[in-house]
Amino acid sequence: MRPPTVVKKERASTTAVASGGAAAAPQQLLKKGPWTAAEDAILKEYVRKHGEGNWNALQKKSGLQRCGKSCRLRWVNHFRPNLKKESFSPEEETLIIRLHAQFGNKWAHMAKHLRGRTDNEIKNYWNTRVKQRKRAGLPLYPPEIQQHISSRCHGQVQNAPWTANSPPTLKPLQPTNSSFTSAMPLLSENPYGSILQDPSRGKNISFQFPFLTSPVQNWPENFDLGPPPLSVKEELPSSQFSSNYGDEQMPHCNSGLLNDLLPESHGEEKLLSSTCLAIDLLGIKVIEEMLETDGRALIDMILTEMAMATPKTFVPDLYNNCSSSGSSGEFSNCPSSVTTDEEIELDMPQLEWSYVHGTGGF
DNA sequence: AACACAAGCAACCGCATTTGT
DNA sequence: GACAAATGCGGTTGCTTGTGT
Repeated sequence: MRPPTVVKKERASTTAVASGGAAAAPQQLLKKGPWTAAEDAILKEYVRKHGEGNWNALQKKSGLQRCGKSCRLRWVNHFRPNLKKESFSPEEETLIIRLHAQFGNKWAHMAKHLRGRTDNEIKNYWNTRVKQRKRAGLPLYPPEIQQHISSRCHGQVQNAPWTANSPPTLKPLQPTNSSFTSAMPLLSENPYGSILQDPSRGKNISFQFPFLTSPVQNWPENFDLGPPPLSVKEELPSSQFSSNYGDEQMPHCNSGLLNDLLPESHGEEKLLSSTCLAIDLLGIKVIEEMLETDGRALIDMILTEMAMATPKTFVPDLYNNCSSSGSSGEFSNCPSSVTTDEEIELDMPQLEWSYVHGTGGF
């Protein structure tokens, strides 16, 4: 196995081609291939002055002989604030596997759950992993995930391993009589699903841990294990998610995920459901570890889910407002939201404190 | 030392979606 | 609503580097 690359090298060869496609560039030669230090400097200076976006204008204004798409890609993958440069940690690798089992090849969506990571990085990691495991004759997913998904499919794909490009297709969400419970994500007949109690609101919310294949041990005190869930959920709709690190107002999220499932629910319910999804994706043990070591990352993940579940509501702004550490990153360039805490019924400082200190709040 | 191969990664391409006019 | 431009995404390619023979 090759050791992790410390210094990323650039490709050496370059080519120049005529600009094509729909880009509004003048008909002149645009450079392709690896970026030079001088080009990088121009790109960074332009973004520093004008912010992200309007990439085609960059070529016109700065004279950089690169198409807008190339500029955007270079920025996103190399210069965006708070990008991590080191190799994936074991925790990140585990999360990628879980996310892929859940969403398939939705690299951009997966990247939103891995702070400081790009979709390209995750894609490369996964493709490498696929090759490795194919060569070794190993299944794509660890046994516990493989077993879970097989059970979710009710035998549809039993003994029919899927490939990296074709995760198992599942039945659509079954409607229920309860608008509230039917709105919650990932509800199923999984025996390890449960009722999550929010003591501050006096409300119970059902959920499940789709990847748990054995009863949960060492529950946090504030998790109230209730009766089995009330409704059936088997698959979340796949959808394309809008990026939220641009310099413009966050567009209407086209997230089919929680948004589709939560058409009428209120902010607090979305918060709780987003938290459920975070738990669902990470597993309770990882959540516990994150509470002890990196509460900020956990909050990030939940807020990301909320942002995608809450159209026209810019959650990262709430995050920034309540953050004492002023954590930056891809949320930092986002504009202020017109939606207030009160409108979505959140008490973010209390919530954050609860997470960081592991005291619950739910 | 030379070569072949695999791993890692950057960047391109085509298409889909979103946004602006 | 129609169209064009801009942007975003996933698939793929091909280069560099490390390792084994």
